[in-house]
Amino acid sequence: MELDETDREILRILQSDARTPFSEIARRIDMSSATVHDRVGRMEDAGVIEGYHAKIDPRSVGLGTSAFVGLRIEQGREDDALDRLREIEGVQEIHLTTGEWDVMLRLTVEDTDALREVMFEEVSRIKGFSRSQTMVVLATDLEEAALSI
Amino acid sequence: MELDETDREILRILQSDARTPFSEIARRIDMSSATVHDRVGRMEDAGVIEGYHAKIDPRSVGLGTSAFVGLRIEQGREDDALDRLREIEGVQEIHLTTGEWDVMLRLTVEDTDALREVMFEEVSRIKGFSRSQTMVVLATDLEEAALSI
DNA sequence: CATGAAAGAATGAGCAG
DNA sequence: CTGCTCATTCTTTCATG
Repeated sequence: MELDETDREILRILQSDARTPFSEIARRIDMSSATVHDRVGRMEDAGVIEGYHAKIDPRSVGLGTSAFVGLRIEQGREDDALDRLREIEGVQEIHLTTGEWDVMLRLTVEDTDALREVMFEEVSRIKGFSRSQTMVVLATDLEEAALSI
Repeated sequence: MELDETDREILRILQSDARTPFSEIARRIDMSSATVHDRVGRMEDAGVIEGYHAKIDPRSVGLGTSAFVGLRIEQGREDDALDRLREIEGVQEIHLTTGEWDVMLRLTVEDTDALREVMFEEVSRIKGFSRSQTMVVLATDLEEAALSI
């Protein structure tokens, strides 16, 4: 889908506050709210807008510990191993990467004890990984939700 | 702030669709929309809800390449180096971690050429980093926006 | 936590350039 | 083809019990 500057402006607004009323967006971009409605609908249908999500402070809901986990995967076992990773609670992201690791996980769990449990009782038990490294997040200095559109 | 089961239910709904009308949330949790309004307001004020963001497909806006970058930082140079990282366009996340790397970046850029440019023209020029490794994301198998509340 | 009322917003049809 | 107007319905918001 082709996006013009008006679409991009709408995306910027919805990225920074997804609950902005269409009428308010319309005011800011100087168009009618019906037009905003149309354009947003088209971008949703085209998959440009994948969804709208509240960002919750993890600590407030008892998820105070986060980590990156690099994994080396044995040839031929990729699919099954990934399927099993996907089912582990706390596994927030799974990326396939070049470089030192084949798979990079992002974990979000209660505390370091829960992290140990996920790693030793769940991840380590999956066949197909030959090596792993856990990088515990000590602090997050920047976490920008918005893309530079 | 103390969250009860009703608050958590509201959070789950807003995590999965931040544009769900309060009136609809009210129907689902069997309370009045005024109560939902109150509770959401209190969670916003308390910082439990940090914001509402549209999730945009990066490819649709020409940001097709993503990478993790591990960095080793020299003692005493932390603050200045982080300040300069924060200003680089394409740096989406900055985490301080234990393990092989002191800093883990998440980059989102146009293509591999833009990635090379960010790494060689921007990141590499910052004093204070002794070593780096770039892990290009080949595919993202799972990217769960919602926490398991 | 609910009710009720006023203001505001979403939504879709039909129309104009 | 794109955006607007207009009318209906639904939602937000807040004062009050």
